[in-house]
Amino acid sequence: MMSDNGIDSPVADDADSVGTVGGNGRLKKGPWTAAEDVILAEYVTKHGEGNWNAVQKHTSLARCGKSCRLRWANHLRPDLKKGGFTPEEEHLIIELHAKMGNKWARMAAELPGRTDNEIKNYWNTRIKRRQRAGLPIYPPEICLQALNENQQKDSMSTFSSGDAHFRDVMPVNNFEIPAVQFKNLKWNQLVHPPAFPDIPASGLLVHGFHSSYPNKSLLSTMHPSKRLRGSESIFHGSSATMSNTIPCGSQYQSGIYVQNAQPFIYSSAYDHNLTSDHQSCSSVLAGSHATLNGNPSSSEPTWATKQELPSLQTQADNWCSPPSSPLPSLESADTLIQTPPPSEHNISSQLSSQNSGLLDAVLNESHSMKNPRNSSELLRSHASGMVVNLIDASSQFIHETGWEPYGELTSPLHHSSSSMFSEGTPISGNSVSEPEAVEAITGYNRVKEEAAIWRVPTQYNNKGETTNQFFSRPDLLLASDCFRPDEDHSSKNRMLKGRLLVDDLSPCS
DNA sequence: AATGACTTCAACCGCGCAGAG
DNA sequence: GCTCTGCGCGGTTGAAGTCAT
Repeated sequence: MMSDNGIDSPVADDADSVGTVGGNGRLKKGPWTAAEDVILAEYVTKHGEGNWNAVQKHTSLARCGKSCRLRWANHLRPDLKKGGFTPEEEHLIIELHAKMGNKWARMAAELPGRTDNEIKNYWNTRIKRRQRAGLPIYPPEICLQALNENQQKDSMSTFSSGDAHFRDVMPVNNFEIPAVQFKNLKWNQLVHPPAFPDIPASGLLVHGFHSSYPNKSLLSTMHPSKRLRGSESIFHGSSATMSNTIPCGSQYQSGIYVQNAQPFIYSSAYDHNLTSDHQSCSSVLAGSHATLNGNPSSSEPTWATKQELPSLQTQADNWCSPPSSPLPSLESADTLIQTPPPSEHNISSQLSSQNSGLLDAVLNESHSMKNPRNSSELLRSHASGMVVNLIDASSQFIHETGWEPYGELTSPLHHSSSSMFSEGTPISGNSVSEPEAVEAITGYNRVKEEAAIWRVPTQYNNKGETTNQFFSRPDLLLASDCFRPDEDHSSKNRMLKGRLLVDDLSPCS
């Protein structure tokens, strides 16, 4: 097997070496020079793609075949699209990732002119940022789509271990339907969500995705020589690690449920008069970050939201923006990642709640955070029942709370929030007209926090105590756990410069 | 202005698959 | 069936750029 290993040429080899080493000479590593690009481009133009190892043999290029292929594919190909991702592309990436997980090449096949590397970098950047911010990955549209679809297809679903089978038996012709299938979403994933970005969305959202295998579309766009990997290419899931399972909807629902609330988690912390125990927050959200990431971000403030756009992103219209999406960002989808397992009692309560039920569910989950001992048992007993309730409840909740469409984010920092990745800043219609609420959130860990428009919950007093309504908002509840005003965390609070806008919300009941 | 932390992204690396011999 | 070769994929790394202090 040809290998680059051992062909070690220090990156220190300067550009002068380019063109001086051909044939069996040492191979250069590191950044490509313009001269190398020319050589490679000429070669490919003349001989076509493929047989990359021959490049080094037949030209003066001191690069291995792999390097040549990569350079060509990622930078020199004439059909490459330069510049930031368009909102449409962003949207598509989200959809595709929800379906495919980290199948960058396949995703790239769906995005003409974009490379897998580009998409991967983009996604990872986004994930990292969102992790830091404690925000969900997937926007509501995708989740909703998935939910709706899944509800329609529930008859085909299996709640526990049927992933593989399900995947196998499903037709493969619905790739055109940009929806996520939550069929086999595991409850455990909700409780102990897989780490990002390691886990594919497939694990996070759509384990049951099986049918997204791009037939025509993929094959037509993918390089003929590209091969698709085995079953994992369709969906590598995490079902194997799951024991207690609950169907999909729950995660999403939780996401929905908290979605609007999610910002409040952070924003509560944010009240100017409040100080917050950020560490506490992290631990409260637990399972969340620590378990979730296993990366340094776990130590970062989960309330820290930012709206910074990826460097190359355009700031065109947010694809999440109205009217296409009446929902606040379901960035909060992963809010549930921060949701601990519900206790039995609580689940019972939530199931019987006159409210959305979902709200109470999360609320109770929050309450039970400190008393999780019956969680798993409870889950087993109520899992299936919850599904329907959660789904229905969330729909109702969404309806009742009357989500207002995102408005353009009038950030002083000048981020229009047009990007779909306006990181987790659900903007109520009202908030748009409240520029004072928009302050740059800066400082903590130097993480840029931009354009947060939040409001202070009316039921939240300066002591961090909460009223009933506050506790009816699990998000706020979490916040209350996280942020204790009686503690001085001014230094950490520096980053919290936004405002919590809770009063926009209708009561949950 | 200097410094350090953080972000981005091009490039590298290891692995695995498929085809050829 | 085995080995070798070529290639693609996904994860990781590190240099360069950016930003905050």
